[in-house]
Amino acid sequence: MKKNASQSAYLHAYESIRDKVLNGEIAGGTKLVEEKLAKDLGVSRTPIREAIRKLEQEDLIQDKRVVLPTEKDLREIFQVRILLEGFAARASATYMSEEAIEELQKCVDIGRNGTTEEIMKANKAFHEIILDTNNNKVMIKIMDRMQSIIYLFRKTVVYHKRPHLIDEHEQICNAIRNRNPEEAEELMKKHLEADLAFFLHFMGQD
Amino acid sequence: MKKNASQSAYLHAYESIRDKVLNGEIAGGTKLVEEKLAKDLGVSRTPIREAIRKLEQEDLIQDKRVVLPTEKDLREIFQVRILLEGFAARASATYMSEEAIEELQKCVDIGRNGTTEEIMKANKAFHEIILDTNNNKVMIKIMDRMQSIIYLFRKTVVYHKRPHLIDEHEQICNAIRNRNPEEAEELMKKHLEADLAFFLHFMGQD
DNA sequence: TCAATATTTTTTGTATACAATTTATATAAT
DNA sequence: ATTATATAAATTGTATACAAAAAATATTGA
Repeated sequence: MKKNASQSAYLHAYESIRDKVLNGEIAGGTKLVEEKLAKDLGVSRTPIREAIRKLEQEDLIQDKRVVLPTEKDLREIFQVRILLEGFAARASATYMSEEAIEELQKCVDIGRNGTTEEIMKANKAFHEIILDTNNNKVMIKIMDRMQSIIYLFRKTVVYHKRPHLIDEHEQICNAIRNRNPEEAEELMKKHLEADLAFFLHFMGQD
Repeated sequence: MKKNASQSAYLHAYESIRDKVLNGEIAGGTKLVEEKLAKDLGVSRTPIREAIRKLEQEDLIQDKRVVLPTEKDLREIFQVRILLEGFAARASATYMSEEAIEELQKCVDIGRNGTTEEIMKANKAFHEIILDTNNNKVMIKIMDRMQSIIYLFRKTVVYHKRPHLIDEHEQICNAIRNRNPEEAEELMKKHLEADLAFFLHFMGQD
């Protein structure tokens, strides 16, 4: 009866649906029908429902439809990101360990020499290291929930090779290494504002 | 078959369980057993499960147990609150309408003359008016999710009649009326820090 | 033709059954 | 008595059935 899958049907469904949304296999605006998804994944509706609820919490789905984030949505997410990550950058200048700073530097290096796939990962890690330094589970959870939508966004930015992105990371890294909280926060805010502006630029074109 | 309740079983279950947790009817640390809750509320396990999932998202439940927030949890929540509400207070000084400022003043007045129940509501409204002024759905949702735990906290503060609480609200209201963003933000941060300190004081005693 | 209403179909919400898992309890061996 | 192992009980995860609600389609009257 139970599939030989190593994980629960619910988790499998959650990840599967999320991935399909993130890589565009399920287009924005699509209505998700429980029975159809259940059939596709070879499970019953029960785990599908739970997966959908979770995705709704992450705002990737809104009443059974895959979201199509508007410009306003993005601005709102970034307003929050700027507050939280700006704060985290400031704290990092005071609290980050030398080892973590090395990790951060590695992310910058990969940003210069890695493959697109590697760069994606490194950019995510860069922001995560800074956030984790502040050691606030609530904050981490909030950022985690926004991650899916941010992922959609980050893909575009890296794919289109935004100018100065890695330079900005390096500047932030240096400000942290030099233990300059004000500068670290300011640079992080500028960095995120530039990210947002760049993305909105591409949104307008499609 | 269907109860004559005006709302869905799921919503009824959600609200019912949440309220029982908030008013202490279900003590912190209690393991929630689906079947028991289902029997109590006269529904099946299905809507109970959904309700529990939602409450888990709000951090009121963590793997089937009612949370017992630690001091660290509270500090973390307030670190976020201070960032978001501080920002909202600053924005309010610039954008809040005269009518909304009147509403804010009313909350202060009720804080001075109302019943405990009325004061609770007015204090909640005070913070909501400021947050709503910034008109950021993402922020509102984040605060909403923390609301349950904040409620547990606010009850204590009002019940014990924290000194200066309403004075601080009035100061914030005045800073907004005087269109002074810096001061509004600073006062809000101080206000929330005082709230936190007061609550931690009582936590230590029990 | 078009709007209004009825009818059918699809989809969701809820209850229930049962298997899988976890947790508690009892039994045996040292 | 204490640990190890077996057994039983409780609890959760999943599948399925069916009723309620929502959405789509057809039908009627102007």
